[in-house]
Amino acid sequence: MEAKQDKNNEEMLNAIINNQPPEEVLYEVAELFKVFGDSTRIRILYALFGNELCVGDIAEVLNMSQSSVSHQLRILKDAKLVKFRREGKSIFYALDDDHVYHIMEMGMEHVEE
Amino acid sequence: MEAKQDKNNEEMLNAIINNQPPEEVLYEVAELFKVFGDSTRIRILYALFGNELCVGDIAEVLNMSQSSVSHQLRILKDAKLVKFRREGKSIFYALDDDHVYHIMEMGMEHVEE
DNA sequence: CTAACATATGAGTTATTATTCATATGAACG
DNA sequence: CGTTCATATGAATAATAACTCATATGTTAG
Repeated sequence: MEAKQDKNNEEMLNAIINNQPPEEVLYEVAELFKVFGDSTRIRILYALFGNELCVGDIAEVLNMSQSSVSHQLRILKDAKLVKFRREGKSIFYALDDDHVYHIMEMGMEHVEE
Repeated sequence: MEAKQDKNNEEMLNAIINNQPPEEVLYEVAELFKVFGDSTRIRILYALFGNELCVGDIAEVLNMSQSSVSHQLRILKDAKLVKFRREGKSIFYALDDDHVYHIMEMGMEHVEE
């Protein structure tokens, strides 16, 4: 009885293991959320929610140093969560696409319960 | 001209600052995503996607130690991403609600592009 | 009650990462 | 061109957080 039970459980576990998304995809998903998982970056993203802002303005909105904002923008840029364009001396940042908005909204919803 | 421009920009920045969600909400959103932003926890969540598993089984699926799985389950539990019930000596974990599914699906979608 | 099993937890170590400071790059304008 | 303004970046430090190991808690079976 026990043995049979164990065998079934073993089979079930194997089924689950085989149905998992590939290791590397899971890793990428974690990396994606990791980018959202920092309060400075979240503040930047919400500052850009519907707005296009240059680095200095973002720093002013967040009341943080230009340098740390710039460092975090690079991470957001690498993750393709923000896009940017140059206009003279300034560089304007904006949220990259609808996915970013959706993920932010979903996070907000989960928190506001 | 410059001065007027600056004034408008200042007003715009103030408008943005005032429209930001409260500091503490942003902090919580970041904390939420931080929980999703670790590959061990993401692997646990996907193992639980549609399944109810006990700790030992999760450890087997992930091929990790019982201890580290348990530590991460505590974090998932604190964040209300998983729920659990006891059955005899075992404790079975499952995803807590639809939000969790949605957030995971959204992350997956963003990655698979 | 005690042995055996499943899970949880605390302390310690190591790895990761955000911020600061100093400086580099790059564009505009006289 | 060279100066100024806006942004980016490298190195160093400081703060977080994951994993391991040992052990504690809690449940069931005998």
